[in-house]
Amino acid sequence: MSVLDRRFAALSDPTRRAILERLGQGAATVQDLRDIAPISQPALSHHLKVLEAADLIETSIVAQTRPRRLRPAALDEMNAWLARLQTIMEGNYQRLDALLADMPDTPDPKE
Amino acid sequence: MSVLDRRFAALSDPTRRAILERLGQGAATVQDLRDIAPISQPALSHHLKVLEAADLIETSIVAQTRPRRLRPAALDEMNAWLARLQTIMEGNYQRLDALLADMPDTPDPKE
DNA sequence: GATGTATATAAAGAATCACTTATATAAGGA
DNA sequence: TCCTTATATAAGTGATTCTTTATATACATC
Repeated sequence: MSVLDRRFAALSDPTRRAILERLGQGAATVQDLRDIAPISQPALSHHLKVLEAADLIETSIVAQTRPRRLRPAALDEMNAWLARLQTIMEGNYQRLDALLADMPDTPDPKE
Repeated sequence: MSVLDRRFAALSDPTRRAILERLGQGAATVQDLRDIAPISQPALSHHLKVLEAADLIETSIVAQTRPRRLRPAALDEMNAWLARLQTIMEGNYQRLDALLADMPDTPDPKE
């Protein structure tokens, strides 16, 4: 599973997205994040592990706490992927519509 | 599971991303997509179903074929969410309240 | 109508996921 | 040292995902 796979998968969970938004306001410990969703502490720790495996957050150690913070650079790769797809798409969409309308057989604009 | 959940989940699979990239070049049928990955036809149809459930593609009917094409608006919405997250990550969360009004799709514990 | 083509659906199994409770580790303070 | 706090890990479970093969449906052509 690639990092890109893990990032998209990590973002597909609303609790994890909520965690990221909370971290946008500053580093937070597991205790700080307790009320973000009605789940147990181990479940929360698991979500943090998933986010870290996706390189979306990083962990520091302060006494017995483990403050997490965002890794802003992490989104660049995803943005790049979406932006590329969108660029390709915008150049083709209107044309595709017309093309599809009277296409009797195999598409494949090619040109 | 929200549409946003389904979109991120759909994008977490490399086969499905490859399908989207192929569709970026034009509408394509299941047959056209056969060689995108070494999987069976039903598996391919399943991936298309996932992409459609995520509102990332749409299907038309031409004889017994089902040409699929991208739904550009879906990508706009994804980009908007990522842009918001990136804004948060970069510490510029003055705009957060306004942006939240536009995209109320994050906190949704469970399911 | 019979046949071939395109696609969907069903059924089944392995792998992964998202939880839970219980317990372990690690640090701080009395 | 003993107790508390913070977090991680283990073990178990039910739900979901991804795949396969087999079959069904829809259409076109002959």
